[in-house]
Amino acid sequence: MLNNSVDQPLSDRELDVVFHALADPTRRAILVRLCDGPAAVSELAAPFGMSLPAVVQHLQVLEASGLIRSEKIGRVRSCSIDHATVRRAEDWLGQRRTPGERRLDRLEDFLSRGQPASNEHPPSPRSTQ
Amino acid sequence: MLNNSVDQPLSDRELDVVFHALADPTRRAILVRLCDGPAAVSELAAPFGMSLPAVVQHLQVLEASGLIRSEKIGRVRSCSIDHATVRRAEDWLGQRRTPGERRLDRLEDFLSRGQPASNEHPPSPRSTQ
DNA sequence: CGAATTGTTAAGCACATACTTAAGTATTCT
DNA sequence: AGAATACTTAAGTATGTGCTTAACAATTCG
Repeated sequence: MLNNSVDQPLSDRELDVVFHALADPTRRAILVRLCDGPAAVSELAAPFGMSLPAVVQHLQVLEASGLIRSEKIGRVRSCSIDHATVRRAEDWLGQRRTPGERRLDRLEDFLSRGQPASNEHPPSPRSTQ
Repeated sequence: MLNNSVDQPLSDRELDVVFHALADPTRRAILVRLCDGPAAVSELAAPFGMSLPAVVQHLQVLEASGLIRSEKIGRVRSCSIDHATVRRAEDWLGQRRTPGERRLDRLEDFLSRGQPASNEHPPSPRSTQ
C-alpha cells in the first residue's frame, strides 16, 4: 500500500483527452462496467442501443486517453480499465481542491452560502444566457 | 473536518457537463487561477490570447457545470471556484478506482505490465486508427 | 473449405464547440 | 453629463463529435 498517488502527473494535453473521454455517459458506463473486470468489445456494446462501430469509437477514445487498455486475442479484443490513469485524473482534481481550500477562500466560500441550495445547479446548464 | 466527501453524488447529466468543462485547457487554467482566490472576468481573461467574449463563454461553461460561482458587484463580476463540485467529480473517479482495485483485476493488471512504459501514451492519441 | 463470429475501416451526416467581430448595456470616474 | 470601464449579447464560421450504414478483414467452427 505504499506508492499512493505518486505517478507522473498528466500533461495538459493528456488532461484534455482524459476529461473529454469522461465527458460522455456511454464511455463512463463502459468504465463502470470495466470496474467489474475485463470485457470483450461486443460484451461492452450489448447494453447500449447503438451500433457496434459506435461503441468501438468510444473504446478508441477511452484507449487513446489511457483510461482503458485492450489486447486482441484471437478474434476477441479484451478491454480493461487502467487504474493509474484514473488515479492521475483524480489527483489533478485533488490538487485543485486541497490547496484552494486551505486559503481564505473559505471566508468567501462561507459568505457565498447566503443564497442556499437553489444556487447549486440550475435545470438547464447551457441556457444560462 | 467531519463531513469528508459525503455530498450528494453528481448525476449522469452533471458528470457530462462537469467533465466536459474540465476537458479544455483554457477552462482548467481558469480553475487553477481561481485556486488562488476569486478573480474578475477581465482579470481571468488577461493571460489568454483570446477575446473577452471567448473567455466569458468558457466561464459560462464552468458556471453551468457548477465548478465555479460568480457574483456581479457593480460592473465587476467576481468568479470563484466551487470546491464541492470539484470534490464530487473527484469522488466519482475515486469510486471507479477503489472498488475496481480490490478485485482480481489486480492479477490482470499485473500481467498487463508485461509491456512496460511504451504502452502508456502513444504520441498522437486521436490518430490511432 | 465454407460459414459464422468478432471486430475493423470508411464515408457521410446532424449537431455541438470554440472561437471571431461588432454592437450594445450598465456602472463608475471626472 | 460625457467618457472610460467592464462586461454582455448576437451572429457567423471552421472544426470536432457522435452517431449511422455498408463493406471489409481475420479467426474459429462444422
